[in-house]
Amino acid sequence: MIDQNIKIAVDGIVFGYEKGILYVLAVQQRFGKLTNQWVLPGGFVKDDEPLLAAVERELKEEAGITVNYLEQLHTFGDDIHRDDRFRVISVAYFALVNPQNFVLKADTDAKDAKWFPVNQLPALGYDHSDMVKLAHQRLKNKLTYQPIGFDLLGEEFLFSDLENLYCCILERDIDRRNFRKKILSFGIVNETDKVVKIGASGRPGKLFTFDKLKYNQLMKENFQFDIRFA
Amino acid sequence: MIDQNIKIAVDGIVFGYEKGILYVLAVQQRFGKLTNQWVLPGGFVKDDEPLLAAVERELKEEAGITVNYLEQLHTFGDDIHRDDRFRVISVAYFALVNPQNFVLKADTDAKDAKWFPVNQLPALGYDHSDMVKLAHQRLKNKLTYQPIGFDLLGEEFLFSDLENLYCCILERDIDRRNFRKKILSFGIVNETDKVVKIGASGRPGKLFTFDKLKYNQLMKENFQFDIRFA
DNA sequence: TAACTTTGTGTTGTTTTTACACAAATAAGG
DNA sequence: CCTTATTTGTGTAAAAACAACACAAAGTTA
Repeated sequence: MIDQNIKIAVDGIVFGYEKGILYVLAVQQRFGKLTNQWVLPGGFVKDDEPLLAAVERELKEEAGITVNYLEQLHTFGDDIHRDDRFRVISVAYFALVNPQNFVLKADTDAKDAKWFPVNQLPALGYDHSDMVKLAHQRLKNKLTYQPIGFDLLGEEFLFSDLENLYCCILERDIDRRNFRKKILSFGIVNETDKVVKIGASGRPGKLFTFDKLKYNQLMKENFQFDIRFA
Repeated sequence: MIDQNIKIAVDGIVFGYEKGILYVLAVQQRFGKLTNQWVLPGGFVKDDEPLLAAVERELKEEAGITVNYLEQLHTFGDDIHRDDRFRVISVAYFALVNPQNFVLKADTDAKDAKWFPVNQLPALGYDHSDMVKLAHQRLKNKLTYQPIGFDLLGEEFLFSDLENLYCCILERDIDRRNFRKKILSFGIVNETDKVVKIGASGRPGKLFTFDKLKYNQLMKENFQFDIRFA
């Protein structure tokens, strides 16, 4: 058996979006040296546990959530002192969720769990702020070439919701007409016959849904989702 | 201290390109259960060694090479029996090299080191064939939005070399005129005044070099490299 | 009922992409 | 030496995609 003393952990960077603001989920540590410090949800991998299962478990245990989208982001293991107790390598996962689907519920190692606007995030413990930075970048990039924005919205949404989400995350203006034209041209959103008024005033809008089946089908036929605007 | 019995390794998927063929580097194991089996170069991470340093060391030790481009690819840790001796999680790295720069030199744990055409690769040990598949996909994708093709060529190259590299890796035809026009429009390759004839016959061509400095500069100014052709 | 807010929709000019062919430089063979 | 084969080097025109832009419809509030 190899003599090696490195521990392996997972951490999750979970993004949520609501009313024009992008949030990241953080938890407050209950135990240890960093008690009360805000960090990302995460923890050590069990001996017989796949990595993916480990993140899912930690997100459930520490914050009570199940995500819509989950993918591996990066493994942090170049700074051998990133955890000053002993050497820990962490596999960071990137996740998306619609915050309206859950009431945060801190548990186990977490004293509290909370959404922070990504632009007003306190300094996190360990190298977790770096993780958030990287994940944020990934989100921005991926939004343009994969329809992951829908995983941040509810089942049904107004076209303006989608548009605002893009504006907000990509931090730039988008031409409403061109945006709608392009999204509709892909044929991956369906118009429902529900009409709804959300804000205080203004003309009510139709609700739309994302057609995941259609998208998967198109993907097999060499379709390329792509949103890039001036 | 946490009770955890997982070992951590790194593996490298190294691509080389020469005369219209894309190669992957594999080594033949000298010891252990998989003796004589071909696998990717790699090995266990030392307790005080950054991940990146570990791959670089293994590539040097097992095959005698230093790569032009190296980035983290994916961490394989969902199949808890991917190594049947005990649980091993492996961080896979994606690397590019110009094979003409090196004579392969097996050493340490490797009995032999060899370039295999990516389309004629034998079944590799562990889950290394999956790693190659994923890396190959990454190469194809990345080629279109990052100028990493140059890391597979020598310092100086003919335009036709670059073009053939793209054709070969992306597995499709490219219009010579449009390709040249587009690459030149980026302003990241310089024409040298050297003229050279390589094959048996035909008009000699000018040699070009990749201007990395210019590229880095452009990147700061929001430049987007992008090659996508019909 | 006037003022305000939000949704919904088409056209035109500009830019980018695609498709495509022939002359120049060299090597090989008769 | 002359013809044939091979590879490099170059421009234009048609088609497609993108960018810019404004006003009417449906509702709310004062």
